[in-house]
Order: sequence, then C-alpha cells, then structure tokens
Amino acid sequence: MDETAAAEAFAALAQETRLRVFRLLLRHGPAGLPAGDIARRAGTPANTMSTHLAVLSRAGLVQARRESRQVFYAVELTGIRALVAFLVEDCCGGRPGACAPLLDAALPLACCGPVTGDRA
Amino acid sequence: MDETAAAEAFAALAQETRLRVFRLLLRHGPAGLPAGDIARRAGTPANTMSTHLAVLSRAGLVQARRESRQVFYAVELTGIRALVAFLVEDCCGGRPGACAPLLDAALPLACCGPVTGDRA
DNA sequence: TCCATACTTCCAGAATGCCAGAATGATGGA
DNA sequence: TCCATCATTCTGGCATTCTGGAAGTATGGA
Repeated sequence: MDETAAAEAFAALAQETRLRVFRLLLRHGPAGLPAGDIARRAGTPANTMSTHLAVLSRAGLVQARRESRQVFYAVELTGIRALVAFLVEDCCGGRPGACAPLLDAALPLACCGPVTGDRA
Repeated sequence: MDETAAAEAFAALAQETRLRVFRLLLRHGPAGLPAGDIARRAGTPANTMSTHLAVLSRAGLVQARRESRQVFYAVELTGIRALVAFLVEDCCGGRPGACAPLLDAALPLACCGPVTGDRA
C-alpha cells in the first residue's frame, strides 16, 4: 500500500453514503449484500449506488461477486487492515510508548474480542 | 464520533499532501513540527500548507499550539483512535471470529509494540 | 515605533466529485 | 425468442475542493 492507494481508500470513505455502506457491509461480514438491497437500505437510486460501490471496490475496500442475477458486495478485510496499518506505521518514529494510548484497547476489542496474538 | 465527523476525517486524509503531512507528524510524536518546516519539507507554499493544516485540524487529526512566533502542529492521538474505532465498530455484527484476521496483529504492533491491555 | 519573521485569510480559476435520468449489458424464466 | 429483473455505464448540470498570489494578522527584536 503506497500513499496514492491509501489516499484513494480514504477518499472512498470520505463520502457519507459510502461510509455508511462500508459499515453496513462490515456488519454483514463475508456474506455481504446484493447491490439492490444496499441501494434500497440507503435510500439511494441504484445507478448512484452502483457508482459508489465501484469506488469502494476500486479502493480495495469491498469485493464483488456475481451470484445468478445479483451482485453481492462484501468487505475486503485485507484492504481495510492494510489501510490502517499504513496509516500508523512508523508512528512516533518507532519509539514504543510515545503514542501507546493510540489504538491499543479500542481497536481489536471493538471488532473481534481479545486478539489471539498470532499473525493474520 | 458520528458519520459526518468520520467522513470529514477521511476527507482530510484523502489528499496526498495532507496524508503525507499527517504521517510525517505521526513520526514526530507529541512534539510536532512548526508549520514552516512542514511546508518546506513538503515543497508546498506556506499558504497552501496552512490551508491543509487547517483541514487536518478541523477534522480533529492534528492539534496546533503557538510557541513564540511559530505554530507547532502535532498529531491528535485521540482523534485518530476514535476514527479507527468508529470505522470497525460492530464489525461482523459483533460476532467474534467472523473477521478475526481483520486488524489484530497488524495494528498495535506496527505502532507501539505489544499492547498493555488496559484502556487508554 | 519600525521592521522582520512566521503564519493565516481572502480570492479566483482550474480541476474534481456528486447525483440521477436515460440507455445499455447480463442473467434466467416462460 | 421474448420478457422481466438486476446491475452498470453514459451523460450533463451542479457543487465542492485544490492551489497559490496578494494582503492581513501575530510576535518579538532593535
């Protein structure tokens, strides 16, 4: 992940509809939701939503898979992880402790309970 | 942190110069850097950089403090933490394990070494 | 008081993004 | 083959953002 890719991902999340959709998909996990459902839930025309979903997809934040006539969108976990990792890498010049309160408790717990400790 | 505030923060990071500046400040920790230094390092006119810094500041990602004639900018740790926490809250509908590989190892280690476990 | 330094605000042109109507694919049933 | 459904692409109007020159606002030294 380089600066351009990260900026693109942040831009994708910088729009309220897209941010809401991303979080909606996050709640639905790997199964995802069909594009039509997403549009309906967001109260957005299908074509507009299609554009938003394309932006999220190009940014590597969601993934599309066709299933018969519907197209399901689901979060791309590696994408969001890479984005956050990129954002905070080299934090405080690598000096542990200088920014310890940054993200420690808030992040893993909010998502998936205590972390296991091994790499992803 | 609500959706509007989060979108504003992402928008602040969605611009390459600002993203580069934010990461630069992250490396400099709480001490921060004077606005002039930041502009010089980025190769950006002072007025343009001032606008960018104002955007980051309004988004709650950096904090300004005056010191004699200079204005130092430093990362706002609570801001970035709140942003990431908001982004992944309710991940997978609260079902631990469904998205376990999401961020566990990558994030805290990249920043500050093993987490302590207590709240910030 | 006068000047130099450091930074911010004002402004306008160029570029980019958002949005939804209309038209165009893709898929499956009759 | 024809039609209905689901989704994407095309298009143009509108709004926002980016950028830097010029002017304005603090701060401190002489």
